[in-house]
Amino acid sequence: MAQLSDNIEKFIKDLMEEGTQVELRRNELAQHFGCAPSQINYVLATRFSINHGYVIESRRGGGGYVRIVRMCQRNEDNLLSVLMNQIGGEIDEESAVAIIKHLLDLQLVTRNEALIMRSAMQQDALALPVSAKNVLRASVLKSMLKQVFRNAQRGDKA
Amino acid sequence: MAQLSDNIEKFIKDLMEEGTQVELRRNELAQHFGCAPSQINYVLATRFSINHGYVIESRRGGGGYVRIVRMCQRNEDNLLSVLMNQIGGEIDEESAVAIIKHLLDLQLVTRNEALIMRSAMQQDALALPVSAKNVLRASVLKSMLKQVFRNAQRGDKA
DNA sequence: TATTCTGACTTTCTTTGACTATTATACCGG
DNA sequence: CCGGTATAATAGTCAAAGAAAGTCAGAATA
Repeated sequence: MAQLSDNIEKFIKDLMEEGTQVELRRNELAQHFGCAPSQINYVLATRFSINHGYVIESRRGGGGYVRIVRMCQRNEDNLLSVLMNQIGGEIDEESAVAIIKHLLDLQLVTRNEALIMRSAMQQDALALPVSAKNVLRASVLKSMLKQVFRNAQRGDKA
Repeated sequence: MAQLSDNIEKFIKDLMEEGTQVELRRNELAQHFGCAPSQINYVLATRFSINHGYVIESRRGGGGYVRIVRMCQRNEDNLLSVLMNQIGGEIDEESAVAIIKHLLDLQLVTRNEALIMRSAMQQDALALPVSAKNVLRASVLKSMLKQVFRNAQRGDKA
């Protein structure tokens, strides 16, 4: 249950706390969790990706480090167009969910709205090639985003 | 003749108790009952389907799980399964919008939520035959409905 | 005969280890 | 003292093994 990767993710997020970034030694962390160092890379890749809103900077060699930076929230003004660009013609489910979570963080949508949007992103039942699903998902997400930003402009509170 | 499936069903329902959901390991449960793991899937499919008012979420791989969530009936006895049947494999935009409006009338969704759902139903940009769009729409709508009827209280943590 | 149950096969997610790449530092010849 | 080179100390990559859960056709059973 409490998976190694999940624990490492939590550990890092705890380290971040209120700050916007954290720096660590990959090998030390691996040792702390008694795992292979590359496990750390796995966690970073699957939980701290760009789509999750993080950037990883690192350096090898003596005194090397891994720095995890939480991206600052983008200006809401052009957020819609930024997101539209980011989505493009297709998007995978994970990235879509990350975008929705971002909206939630920015309080542009309520928790329930985010959940509904997220559910619209899971098309697992559809018997289609993944690439086609990504195209469909992009279309649906963009449509919903336009709606959300219409609401946001009005400043509606449901 | 207390059938194995019946026992498993009862076991799961006991686990749920008053709660709205329960999480378990498929293999552990199978072992507990000394049966094939796929037996669990059979029980889930035949006793915990959407029409029974449940949704199943799961994850594979290390640390995998199966989560069984009981839906909210909200006095509208079996509205969800009625709607699911009504939607079937495809649905046109007009009917979808009608269903969403119905949910709004019943105050099962807020106005904003309804707007978002409706926007997810308009796939005009998509260069696809109408029939294909209807299939896609059905899939997205059903997915959102499941979310709406989930028992999670408003403002709940996932 | 319809329902239940199983097993082989598939898919997804995690973890590891061997190999590679980069950087800092120590060491050397000039 | 300077510049280059070897060495050590890091981190990165990738493929393969491991650890779950899913699917489905067919056997077993009520």
